[in-house]
Order: sequence, then structure tokens, then C-alpha cells
Amino acid sequence: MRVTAQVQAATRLRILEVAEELFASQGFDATTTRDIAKAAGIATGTMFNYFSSKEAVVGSLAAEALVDLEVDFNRSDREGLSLEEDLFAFVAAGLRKLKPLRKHLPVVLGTALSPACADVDDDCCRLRVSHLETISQLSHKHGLKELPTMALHIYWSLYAGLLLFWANDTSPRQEDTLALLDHSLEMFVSWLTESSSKPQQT
Amino acid sequence: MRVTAQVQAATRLRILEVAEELFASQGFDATTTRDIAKAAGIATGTMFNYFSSKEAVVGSLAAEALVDLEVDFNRSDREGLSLEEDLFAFVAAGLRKLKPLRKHLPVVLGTALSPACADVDDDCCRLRVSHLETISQLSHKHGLKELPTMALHIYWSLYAGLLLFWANDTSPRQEDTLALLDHSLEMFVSWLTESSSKPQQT
DNA sequence: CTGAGTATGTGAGCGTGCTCATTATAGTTG
DNA sequence: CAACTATAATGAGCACGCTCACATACTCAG
Repeated sequence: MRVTAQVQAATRLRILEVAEELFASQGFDATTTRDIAKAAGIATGTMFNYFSSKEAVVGSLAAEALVDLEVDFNRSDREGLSLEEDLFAFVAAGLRKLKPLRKHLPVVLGTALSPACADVDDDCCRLRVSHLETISQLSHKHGLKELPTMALHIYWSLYAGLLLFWANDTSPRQEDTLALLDHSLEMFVSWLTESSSKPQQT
Repeated sequence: MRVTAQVQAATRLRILEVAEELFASQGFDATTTRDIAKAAGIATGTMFNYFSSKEAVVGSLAAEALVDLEVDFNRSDREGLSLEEDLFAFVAAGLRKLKPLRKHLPVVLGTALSPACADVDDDCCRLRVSHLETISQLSHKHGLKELPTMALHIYWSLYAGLLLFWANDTSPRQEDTLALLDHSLEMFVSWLTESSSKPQQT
């Protein structure tokens, strides 16, 4: 069982590696599940023992890419940064890690970003929850209360829109996206700080 | 040629009607293109002479539903409304018209909301452009300058997030979505008015 | 070592969205 | 009205994502 588990983990990883390569070189649509299976040295059906769908592979690639995000981010030196700068650094770091997947995100955005999923086993859902937790903690660290649900919803709207924009951004180093992020956060943070002096909303 | 054009328009409309019914009763995924074709009394392939894909049908349904939105909205009595209330009324009216499609939106959100599409023949692109124009005009009517591109991008982020939220909203009359819209616009409008006193950004 | 039991891998096959060579039809002209 | 052309409708067929009945590999009690 131990050996088997290692083999399985290796297979899972090989699928992810191979898929990322193929997606990068041919695009998501042009890459068939048969391509992935053949490149990974397994049967077509085996892939679906590891991932529930072709799109779920993209989801897991994203999850894999972001697994160290929080750790790396908390380890980084961010002394003297404002809340806005902190949030910017966090989101920008996430985008950097997701960069190889950028062009393939639109296929999954509609489902992956859904604010309603409660399935704990779902990679995308866990990503969302931990992302929002980090946002909330950062706000707290800068002297605000824990963020109310409504603030998290609004943040997530902005984030979803940002990813959509990013996926289609043709500017040099996707600098338009960073500009959008900058202004979005400026608006969001100033709204946060101002509305924290008014009666609390859930 | 005249008669043919009428027949074709009728066929197009019949496909849309039939598709809307089937989507509503069985869902988007469970409805096959063969179902739609059979119900519309045409061959499978004929559907693709009218719509480039199954998902494009949803796009055209949305376009059809919103075709009168601007007209109806401008005809409505909105005297004494603030900019925020005006925007709320506009977006809420749009949601009302899109209600039959609500659950089927996630499938197309990732591509349909793309801010980058420049294809003028694309229904979804035209919807976006005219939506943003209306937003800009409303702002202008309430004493602001024409909105800079960045403001439109931010608005669109919020709107995309709202639609995503709406599609998965399980609250009674999707009132959670209206609450989100309310707060989003409050934030957006106050940011607009405040940043209009600072140096202009593109 | 054996054999029953379990977990994982396999690939032919299914139903799908979509294509395209062929057929049928509408429109125009002599 | 027939002959011709342009255009739209047709549906068999393709490649795809995904399934599932079966084959294979592994575990472990006797």
C-alpha cells in the first residue's frame, strides 16, 4: 500500500506535468485527453481516476501552483507596507505563480470562481477560501476588523473580474492588469476604511 | 430573396424559443443540439448555419432578452434618483430580463464577459459595449465627466463578479445579489465622485 | 504457496458538439 | 417554362470527453 501510494502520487504528478506542457504548447482545446494519457504513459480512462474531468486538471494545476503562495508570502519582507500595498503584493504574487495557466483560465473561470461551492474536496473551492482568509487577515493586521461577508463578496467580484481581464490582457507584461489591480484595490481599501466607521453590515 | 429572408428569421427565432424552453426544462448540458434541432423541425447541421456553437445560442438568447433594455430604461420614470440609484435600477432591470438564463450563464461567462473581444459581430461584445456606454452616459447625466477607461474596467469587474454570484445565488428572490449590487455600487460611485477631484487617469 | 478479495489500470465504446460533401430549393435569366 | 446558378438544408460521419465492464496487480489469512 505504501509503495502503491507513492506510485499513484507519481502518476498524478506526471499527468499534471505532461498536461501543463501540452496545454502550453498546443493550447487547452487542442490537447486531447488521449494526448495527455499517451504522454503520461497511461490509458485514457486512468486519467479520470485521478481527475474528474479535463478541466479539473487545470484546476489542480492552479492549486499546485498556489500551494506555497501563503507560506512564501508570509515569509517575505513587507515592512512598512500599507494595507493596499500588502494586498497588491499578495495578488500580484498569485498572478505570477499562475502565469503559465493564464491563457487557459477562461475555460474554467465560470465554474471555478463560483462563490457558492461548498465542496471541501474541490481544489478551486479551497483556493478561494484560503485566499479570502488571507485577505481578511491582512486587513486585520492593518487595524481593521475581520472583514464582513459582504466585503469578501465585493473583493471576490473584483478578483474574478481581474482574472478575466488578465486572461485576455495583451499589454506587454500584462501591465494593464497590474494597473487595474492597483486602482481596484485603491477603491476597495478606501471603501473598507471609510465604511468601518459606520454601523456594521453583514 | 425577400421571402427567404423572412423564413430564415423565423427559423432563427424558432431555434431560440425552442432552445430557451429546453434549457429551462432540462438544463444546458442535458439539452443536446439534436434535441434543439428536432424540436425546431430542422436538421442537426442547420442549427450551425444560424449559430456558431451551442453556447452561442445562450449568447444570442441574452442579446435578444436585452435588446429593449436601454429603450425601456430610458423610457422609465427615474426623476430624483441619485447616480447610485440610477445605476442600480439599470443593472437590476438587466438582471430581470436575463432571469430565465440565470442558471446557464456560468457556461459562457468565462468567454462572454471577456473585456478583450473586439469582434463587432459578436452578440456578447455588443452587449458589453452598449452596457458600458449606458453606464458612462448615466454618470455624465449626474454631473461627472465621461468615465475614463479604467473606471469602465473596474465597473466591468464588479459586474462580472455580480453575474457570477447571481448565477449561484440560492437566496429567496436572489436578494443577496441585490444586496451585493447595492454595496458594490455604493463603493463604486463614491470612488468615482472622489477621484473626479484628483488628477485624471486614463 | 495458494487463493479469495480488493484496488487500480485498461481501452472499446457511447453520446456529444460540430463538420462537410451532397442534395434540395429558391431566384434569375433566355 | 426550362436551364442555370447561388444558397441553404441535410444527416452521415468525425473527433472528442468520458464511462464502465473487464483485466491485471497487489494484499494477506490460512
